[in-house]
Parts: sequence; C-alpha cells; structure tokens
Amino acid sequence: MRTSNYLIATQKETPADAEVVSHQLMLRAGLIRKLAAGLYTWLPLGLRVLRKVERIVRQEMDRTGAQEVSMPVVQPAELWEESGRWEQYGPELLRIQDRHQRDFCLGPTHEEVITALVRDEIKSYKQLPVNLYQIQTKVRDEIRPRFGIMRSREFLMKDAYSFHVDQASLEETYQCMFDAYSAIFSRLDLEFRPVIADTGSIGGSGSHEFHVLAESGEDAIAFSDGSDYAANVEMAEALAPTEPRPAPGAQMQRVATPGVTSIDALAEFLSIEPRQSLKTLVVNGDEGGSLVALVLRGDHQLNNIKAEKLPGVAAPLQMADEGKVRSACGAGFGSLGPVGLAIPVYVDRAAAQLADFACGGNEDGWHLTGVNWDRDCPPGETADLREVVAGDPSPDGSGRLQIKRGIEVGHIFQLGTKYSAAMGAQVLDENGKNITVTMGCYGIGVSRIVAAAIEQNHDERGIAWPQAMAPFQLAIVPLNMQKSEAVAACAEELYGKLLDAGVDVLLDDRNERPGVKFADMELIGIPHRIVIGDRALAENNIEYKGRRDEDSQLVPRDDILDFLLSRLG
RNA sequence: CGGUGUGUAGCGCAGCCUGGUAGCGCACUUCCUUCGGGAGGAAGGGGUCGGAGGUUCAAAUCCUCUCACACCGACCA
Repeated sequence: MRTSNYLIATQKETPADAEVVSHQLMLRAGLIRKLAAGLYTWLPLGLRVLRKVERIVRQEMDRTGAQEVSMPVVQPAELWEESGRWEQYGPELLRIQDRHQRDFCLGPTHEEVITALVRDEIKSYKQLPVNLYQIQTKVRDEIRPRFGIMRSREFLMKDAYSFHVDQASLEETYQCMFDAYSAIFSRLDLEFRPVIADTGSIGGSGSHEFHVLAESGEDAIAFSDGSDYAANVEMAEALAPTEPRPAPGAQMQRVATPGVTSIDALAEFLSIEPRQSLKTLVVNGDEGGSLVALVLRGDHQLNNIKAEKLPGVAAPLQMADEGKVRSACGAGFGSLGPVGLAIPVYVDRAAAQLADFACGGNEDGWHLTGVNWDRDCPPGETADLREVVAGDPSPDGSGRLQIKRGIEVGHIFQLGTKYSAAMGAQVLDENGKNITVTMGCYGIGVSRIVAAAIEQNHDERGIAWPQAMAPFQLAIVPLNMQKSEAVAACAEELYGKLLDAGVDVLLDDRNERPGVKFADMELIGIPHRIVIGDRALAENNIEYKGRRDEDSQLVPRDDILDFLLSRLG
C-alpha cells in the first residue's frame, strides 16, 4: 500500500473527550472516528488491525473444529420471550419495531437464535457435540459507553455455542476452548490471565474470564503469589480468620455521635481504627418489602455478587430505601448496627471475628462502643460478604492475594440447560428417548482486544503494535523521493520485492518532510521501519529501526531483503 | 438514573462576566523557498456560535426551555 492514496488520518492534538490512552491513540492515529456516544466508524487503518485479530481468532476456532455461521443482528421478540429474557434483560437490550409494529431487538448475544437453530436442525445424539461460532457486530445499549471502543454500544464479538449430550462432553469442549483462547491471546502477544469468573444466575461451576492486564482495566483480579489461583475479585472468597475471637474486654456503652454518619467520621470521632468498627448495610429482601441487614468490618467493602446469592436477598442487589430502613430499624443510614436489630442479619466472617467493636446504635446520632457478639447481640448468620483485599490468604490455601486490574477480552461459560430447556432443544439418545441438550458458550471481544493491545503496547510517540496485529508489518520511508531518482528507484524496487514476498508493507511516498513521516509511522505503530536516503545510499546502506528500538542500524543494501524477511518471521 | 461540566470551522481553543455584525493555532487549497525528526513566507477557502423561544434598536454574549456530549457516582450507612 502507498500512503499517497491511503487514508492516513493522523492528528497532532488529542481530542478533548478521550480519557484513556488507547482511546486517545486510536483517534490520533486515525483508526476510528466517533459517530455518536459509543458508536464508532473504523477507518481503513483501524479496520486492518481489527481484521488481523479476527483472522487469528477464526484460525484458532477453526482449528478446534468449530464451524462458522452468521446469524442476523435483528432478532424477533418471540425468541426472547421463549427464553424469558425479553423481560429479564433490561434496558441494555435495544428494542425496535418493524413497520407492522412487531417487536424485535438488536442482538446483544445469540443464545436464543442459535438454540432455536439447533432445536430445528439437530435431532440425534449422533450429530453431537457441535460447536458453532460467528464473528459479528453485537449491540448493547450500555448505561454508560466509555473509553472509546473499549465499552461501546456496537462492537465486534466472536461468539461460539456448543451443544452436548452430557456434562462430560461439555467439559471436554470447554477445556478445548480454554486452550484455544490461551493460544489466541498468546499469538496476539498480549499479557493475559484466565481467571475464575462469576456464573451469574445460571449457577454451575464452569466459567473463566480472560483478562488482558492493564492499569485502566475496569475489573479487578485477585492472584495468589503462591499458586496459580486467579479469580475476578467478585468471585474470590475471603476465608474465615483462623484465630479464635478474642474474649470481651470492654463494657458496651452508648455514645452520642451527632452528625457522625460514616465509618471514617466515626473512627475519627472515637479515635479508633475503622477495622475496629462495624458497618451495617440494608438491602432489599427477596419478598416484597422485606429487608436484610449485611454487617461488615468498617474497613471492608461489600461484594455485591456474594451478597445477592444469599438466601433471602433480592437479586440483583438493591440498597434499601432510607425511609423503609428508618421505620424497620429506628434509624437512618449512618446510625445502624446489629444490636437489637429486628430484621434478618448476615455477618461477614471478618466482622464476626471482632471483639469490643463500635457500631451504630439504631438511633440517629448514637453509636455503641465496646460491643461484643453473643454477650450484647446475637451473632446472626455468618457468611462471606466482603471484597477480598491485597494480602488476604489465597482461597486455595497457598500464598497471599495480590490485586491487579484487567480488561475482560474473553469469557467462557458452561451454560448447562438454561436455554435448551426453556426453548425445548432436545435430541434422541441411543435409547430413542428425548434428552435436553447441554450447552456451553464462549465469547471474545474482538474490537476490545484492539484497545486492550494499545493499553499494553504504547509509548509517548504512539502505538507499538504486537507484530501479529499491526496494520502493516513494515514501513518504507524514502527521503526526498520526489527529487532523488536513486532513492525513488531503490524504494520502488524494495517495495515490489517485499510485496512479492507477501509482506504487508506500507510505502510512504507522500511528498512530506522526513519528520512528518517518522512521526506518523511511529504514531500508527508499524513494528518495522526502513529509511532510504541519499546519504546512506551513497554508501550502499539502508537504515533499519524497530518500533521499540532505541537506535537505528545500517544494513548493506544487498542484504536488506534477507535481513527484513528474517526479522518479520 | 443522580451529580458536575462542556457545546464557537475537521481538531485544539479564545471571545461570553461588561450585548455592537466572529477570532487564534493546527489541518486544508494555490504559489515560492526549504527537505534526516511534526519547515518558512505570501495569498486563500471554510462557522446561520448545538437547537427553539424570549428580552433588546442590536444576542455567540442576558433569560427560559430543549438536545447532544463528556467525566464522576450508582460500594451508601
């Protein structure tokens, strides 16, 4: 490709509304342009990157024996009503009507469509297992699109769905997908980790997320420093303290605390550490109007996922209305505590371990100090409620947890029969009896990978693509090409030979000054660059520089082709 | 959805407080010079100032409504 007739839409200035590096660089390097909130046009250069990622994903999926299909983006409401998700999915499901006022949605995912397909097409256990996938635009009307392509309302996703006669077959394919995902992210040269993930309302054991590690990641991941345990923090169990609870050492006292409604304020008021106090959160119960109290140590944070799985607690988790709390507990937020509380109480394991603690007095403006479980109030039911923190013991018993941030780029999931049962996807088994098929689903955020790769691979001059996803592998930068016949001839000759060798090469034949060309090629992130100029050419040399190299090196003109081909692999 | 903030040329911004017919840098077009790290000069093109309504002789500027976008929050006891 020649830059003279290629859309190089680079910008010197960073658009004001781009927050994270990948978003800024994607705009500056001319990979994408915003159309509306969370909606982006892919420019030629960006699309090349996207296609390269897509190609690797497709190759690895095909290698596992999965078969590619293509399903409609527009899906009829009836299918979603069958699965129950027309009601359940919420406003993220972008709903539309056709000219006959029939309801449709734009697919955020394709479980319904694929299950309907398999229900109609697959009748015998002999046809299973089967794994079908597509690489297609998904639509989710996100509450808050963010970070450019990272959380957008339209995005490119690889989604695969497997169908099985039993759990054992599902687990086999699941492992196969796990391995394929690892191969994909390795080929893309990304630093990633598979982590144990939440299975949501579906339950079951099998779900992993694949995270690319990056500071700007929206998810927190907990790792053990003593084993290969890794989990999304929302899933990481906070183990019960091993030491027994200390014996009570203080008397319970009622203390006036006017205006003190937060743990920090309480700790300061009483001159204690937050970890010596309790916070009491009230959430909606699963029966109309019921409330449940959740008690945590003052310095700990509630884990919503853990909380909403507790019996009696409404899912999704919802904080109770303050008015209802006041009438049920006698005080508003900020003055609540477990002593004398008339609603069901769950106590976090760490909170249950405290003695002589401070907590709200269930009376506005009053707290209690020197409180002890059993003696002063019933210990309620103990549960794991809190978010793990760095330094906690690893749930697998070896090592301590570290917390890092990650960008979720893949998710694999053992679905079981949630959709097949709801939609009646059955096959005949070897005894001629109908059985409901067991399903797995496997997603990769193809467009998100592009942003994640930039988060991991950039410097002050721009993007530094991993080789496998660079829009072009090599840039040829001829200097003063319009005047110097020697430079032009050499550049054209090399360009032709590299094209013949199958290299993705970009010839910068614009009539621009050298600085402009260098800056553009670096911003765009092309991994390899050669410069052809009269000066070096007079010595029969050509200059080479890798995108991450400090300095350039001279290579004899006769050797340059071999030199480059060996570098490019 | 709540809070905060921003909408003026493709991008980045000034002008608004104190109303008087719109400006700067980059980018773009033409010409000359320059040509190894985002060149210099000259001459140009491009904006109904997000939209609607109001006040006024006069509105980018003041008032009302509205739309869009961004960031923060939705973990608070």
